[in-house]
Amino acid sequence: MDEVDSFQHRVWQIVAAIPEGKVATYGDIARLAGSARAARQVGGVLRRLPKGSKLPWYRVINRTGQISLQGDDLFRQRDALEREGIEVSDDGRLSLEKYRWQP
DNA sequence: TGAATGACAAATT
DNA sequence: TAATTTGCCATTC
Repeated sequence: MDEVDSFQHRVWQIVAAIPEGKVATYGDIARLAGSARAARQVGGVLRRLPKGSKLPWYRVINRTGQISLQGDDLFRQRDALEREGIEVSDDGRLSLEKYRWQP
């Protein structure tokens, strides 16, 4: 099914590299993974992530600086971010300029 | 093997 | 300026 060089595997590595207290956009990760236009697939990878995964998936947001998830997951992500010292508004928005991770 | 899907993003209207 | 529509592309059915 997959080689170690699969897109999914690269996404895992990149997401795992996001420092605490910082966030990255789907587009950024796609670009770092080698496919600048595959932002959507980044979300796809995180969506099928096992529940017990240690990957900081909550540090990934969309380009508007807002959480793309909905429902309970939205609140879970918001809490996880605030726990790292990131200020998130009630609707799941934060300051990209302030918290964006730039390697 | 082919069609459908989607945790986005940029271009149009 | 805000709301819709169209492209993108790896993965899933």
